[in-house]
Amino acid sequence: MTAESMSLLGLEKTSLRQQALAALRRAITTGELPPGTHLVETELSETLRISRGTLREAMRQLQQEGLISAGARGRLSVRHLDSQEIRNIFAVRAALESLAARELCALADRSEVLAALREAVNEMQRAADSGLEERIEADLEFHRTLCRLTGNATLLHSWQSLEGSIRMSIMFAGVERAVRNMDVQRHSEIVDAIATGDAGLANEVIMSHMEGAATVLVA
Amino acid sequence: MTAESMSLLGLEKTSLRQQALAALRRAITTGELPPGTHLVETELSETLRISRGTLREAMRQLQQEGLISAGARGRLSVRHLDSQEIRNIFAVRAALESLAARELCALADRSEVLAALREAVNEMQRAADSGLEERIEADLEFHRTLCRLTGNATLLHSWQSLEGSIRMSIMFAGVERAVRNMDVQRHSEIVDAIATGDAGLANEVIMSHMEGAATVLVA
DNA sequence: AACAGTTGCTTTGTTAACAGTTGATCTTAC
DNA sequence: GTAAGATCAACTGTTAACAAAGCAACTGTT
Repeated sequence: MTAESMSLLGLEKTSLRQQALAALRRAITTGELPPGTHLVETELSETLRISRGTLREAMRQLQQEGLISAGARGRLSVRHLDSQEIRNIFAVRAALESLAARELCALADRSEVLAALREAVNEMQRAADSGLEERIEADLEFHRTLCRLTGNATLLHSWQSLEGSIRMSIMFAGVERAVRNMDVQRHSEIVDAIATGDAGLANEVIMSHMEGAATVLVA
Repeated sequence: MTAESMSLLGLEKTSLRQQALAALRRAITTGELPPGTHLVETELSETLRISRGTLREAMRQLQQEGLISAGARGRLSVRHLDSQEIRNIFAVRAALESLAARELCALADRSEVLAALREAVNEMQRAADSGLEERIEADLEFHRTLCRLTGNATLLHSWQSLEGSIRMSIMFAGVERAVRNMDVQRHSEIVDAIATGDAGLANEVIMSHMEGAATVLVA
């Protein structure tokens, strides 16, 4: 059981820092805090009702995730993405996820992995009739699952470090356009490729999926 | 010119946070703070002569880099790497650097890139007669350069997030063993592969280089 | 009008102190 | 002897206040 899923009762005692982190991440990736916005510590800490010290810790983490960047004199502002940077992000993402696919292909027994992936695809199918928000979450969960199932903690961590940037890319390109990448059929093909156990094929499918996705976003 | 290289005069006014960050990173990657060490904020802040607030900011960053991990109740300790995790790290590293090599192959004019890479190799050659420390630095600088030359900021950032873990791997495996991976000839082959412009070849060379490196470390 | 000096405001860097929680040790009643 | 309870020490979470650095507007002088 992961740490996030054990909310089990109402007793999710998360620190103010974590709450602030989540709130800021959400505000940035939804565009509530548009790119370029200068994040003034005193203002922000007042808005969030936390002290500057606590806020600063959360901001360091966001900075490391690439959601905010430091300007002159330590000033932090919401990162601005251009088309080229989105392509860059998706190139790295493709490299990570194709590694994931190759590692999964190398497993002797892929039955559990395939079951989990198909379940993630089903979740996308269910979300297809829901709002855009849900579709995005289901899509990201699929790809996150791909990385998690490898058991490679470093790979998962690297992917998650990129997740914020991916969400910003979706935001930048426009949600309506982004959901065109969240076709159930195409994700099913990824699972099928892994099912064959052919690492070269799985690699190809992921790379082409990502290239297509990036093209749709920046087109 | 990068921000680090502009020390230009004696006026490198870096914040206490950055100094603490650098000091801790070094202490961990050199083994001065061995894996598993519990990092008590009050002790550490006293040792470094900085306040806990400032220290905590630096620790968040190290946490994100994967050098320290959180245990129960927010306790932070130096991350422990086992052989499997080293293999994992090098698998991700290989994925990133092979992306770098492929991107460099795709450039129309690779003359500047090749010049920079050959210079980095020369630096390794010069360091070969120096201490182990210098050889490690020259090796990492070569690989970092590989990523930097792509112009893909996200790629460089992801690689640098992994750099601490790579240094810990070297430390864990033993420096004497690690330097076996820093052969000038083998790095020259990487540059040669990129010079051909054959992305497939460059990919192969990097992957085999990294697989060999990981094998040497965990053997 | 151009310029140097000054003054005050904004914002980040840094610190010390307070609060709350966990775990260990000691005590005491059965 | 042992289990419930009290007390204490060791930490981390959080906050408010102080310090310093840049920046812009103003002012007086030439």
